[in-house]
Amino acid sequence: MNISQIAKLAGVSPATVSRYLNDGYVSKEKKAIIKKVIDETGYSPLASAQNLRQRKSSVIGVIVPKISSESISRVVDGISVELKGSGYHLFLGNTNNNVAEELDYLNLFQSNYVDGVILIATELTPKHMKFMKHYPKPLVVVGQYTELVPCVYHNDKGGARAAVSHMLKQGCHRIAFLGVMEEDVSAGFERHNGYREALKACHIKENPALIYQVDFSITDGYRATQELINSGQPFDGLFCATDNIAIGAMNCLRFNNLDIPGNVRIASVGDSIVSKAIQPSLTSVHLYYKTSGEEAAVIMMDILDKHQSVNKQLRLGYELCERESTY
Amino acid sequence: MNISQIAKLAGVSPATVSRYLNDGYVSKEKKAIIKKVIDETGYSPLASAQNLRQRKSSVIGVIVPKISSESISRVVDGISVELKGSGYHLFLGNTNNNVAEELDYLNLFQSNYVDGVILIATELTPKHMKFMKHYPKPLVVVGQYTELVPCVYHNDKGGARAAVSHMLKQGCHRIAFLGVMEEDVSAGFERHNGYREALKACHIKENPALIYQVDFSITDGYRATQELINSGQPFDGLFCATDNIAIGAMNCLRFNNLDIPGNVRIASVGDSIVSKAIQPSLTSVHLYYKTSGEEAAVIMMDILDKHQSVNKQLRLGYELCERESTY
DNA sequence: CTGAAAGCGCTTACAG
DNA sequence: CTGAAAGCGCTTACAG
Repeated sequence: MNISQIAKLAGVSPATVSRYLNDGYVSKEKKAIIKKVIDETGYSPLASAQNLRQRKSSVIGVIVPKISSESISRVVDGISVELKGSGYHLFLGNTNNNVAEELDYLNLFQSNYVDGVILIATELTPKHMKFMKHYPKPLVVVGQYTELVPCVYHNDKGGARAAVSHMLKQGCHRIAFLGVMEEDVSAGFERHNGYREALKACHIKENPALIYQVDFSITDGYRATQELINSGQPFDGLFCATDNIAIGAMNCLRFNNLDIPGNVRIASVGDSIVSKAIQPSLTSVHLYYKTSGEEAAVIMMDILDKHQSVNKQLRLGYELCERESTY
Repeated sequence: MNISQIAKLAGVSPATVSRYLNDGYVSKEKKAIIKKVIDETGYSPLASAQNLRQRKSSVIGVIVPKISSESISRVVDGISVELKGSGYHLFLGNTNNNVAEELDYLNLFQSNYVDGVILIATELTPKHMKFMKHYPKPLVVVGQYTELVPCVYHNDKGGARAAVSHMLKQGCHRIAFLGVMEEDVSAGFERHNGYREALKACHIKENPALIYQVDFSITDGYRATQELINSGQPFDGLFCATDNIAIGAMNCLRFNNLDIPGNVRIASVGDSIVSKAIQPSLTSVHLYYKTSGEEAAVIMMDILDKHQSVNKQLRLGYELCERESTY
């Protein structure tokens, strides 16, 4: 069933059916008969033909490092809700934390399938920069700051600072930090920065012996905590870059018979489901992941539909969720 | 940059470039020169033109009730990994637990964008059946059993039975059940069935006063548990259809100063991150979500690439992960 | 092994 | 307000 057949059934030209489907510059009578035919046949125009002709697909490519991550899937949820409201669809590029695959998708989307790309970014390498500088389609970055294209990012530094300040206020004097790779500017560098700023505000110097770099896993949080304990360095607080790291740390503290928050206070970033569910509940910074997805989609829609291609950098706030682990 | 320009630069016809890109029925010399031109220009053929001509997109539509769910996002992860290996891409239809939107996507994909559809199903209504009966493209269902199209589903009954049998073996006599709507055959009906079968094997009759229906949320798990406690019905075990429900239940038990597992043993289904992280850790049934996604994609690839359209029903196993909450 | 030609199903100036 | 015609960028019989 194609547009010509519909046209024949309705006794009009394909052009008229097309107009009916699009701008609607059609007389009442013809409108009525075309509607009838379309309803009866269940005809819907073939997207690939429309795309070819109009050079537009109403599809947005979304590149994610790992879809089965709580924060990422929340961002995607936000994007999808907003896109749907605007009649757009979502093409998912899941890269399994593989930078090469991320670049592959950026490359693929450059000329295919989608009208614009939302990149949920972890690390922005020089290769990413190159793409961003001359990307032929609208590109919006989520989760990292960049001036090259519009972005929506989180106040990682502020959130971390708030969490650590809160721990200091609760009486911590020696707060260790379990961070992630600094190449991830948001989750690595900025959260470390916030930690440092909070210490500085209390005239405490960062002690390198209390700083550990871990990957994003529960097990590595456990490992690092055990190393910290083994090192003999005294500590009464533990700030973790992510909830998962904190979960591993808590398991390790427990295993070593260290009470939370009695012996060690602990806080982290993410406000995940687990952080509220574990015992003791975990003080954590909420970062509005879903909202960031929605905002990114809004910016994309603005660029696409209103040709408003202002290069805006949107920083979202944070909320410190104080729970039992720091009381 | 299109195929004609490439052809001109290479001094051949567009047909030859096309052949180079596809079957490759081209002489060594021309192959070399075409390769050179393509490498230099970075040309890649426009997907929408190919799709229109070949009536094929190499894209699979994946319909999900909620992408920001741990189990669902794991399934999608599995699908995406497998598809990528076969050169397919993923178009995501997120429906926010809205059956109408689910049907909308089934309808949209019928004639557009994708070569096949993987439906991560919750409830299969008569309208779903209608779609499945005459779907014009390959359709694979994940997470629910159906004979109408190929499906990959979980042994929900077996898993539930194993969990409840284990609780009985641990000494429970009065196990309450917090289930979800029975229209969700897998998570609702079958898990309830498994609970019933385990009781029956021990010659225990199901006591309606110990059966509650809740939604999938933590808060509703809490609510139902409080109702159960308020009812005065004695119980020494609590089997929950999902980990989230169990989390809510555990919080409520704790609030009522009931020890886990001392006063009440508790188990559920999902083996989520939380189930391992909470204190006490939660006995839960692992259901191989990621694998189910991979298997569904494999079936889809078989149908599409090998025209093996056997209507197979694949049931995956389960593993009972016994943890502190039942000891 | 190669090229000219037709056609996939649309949309959009253009002329009326 | 409407239709005939051209064309988006590919691929694929067909003829050579």
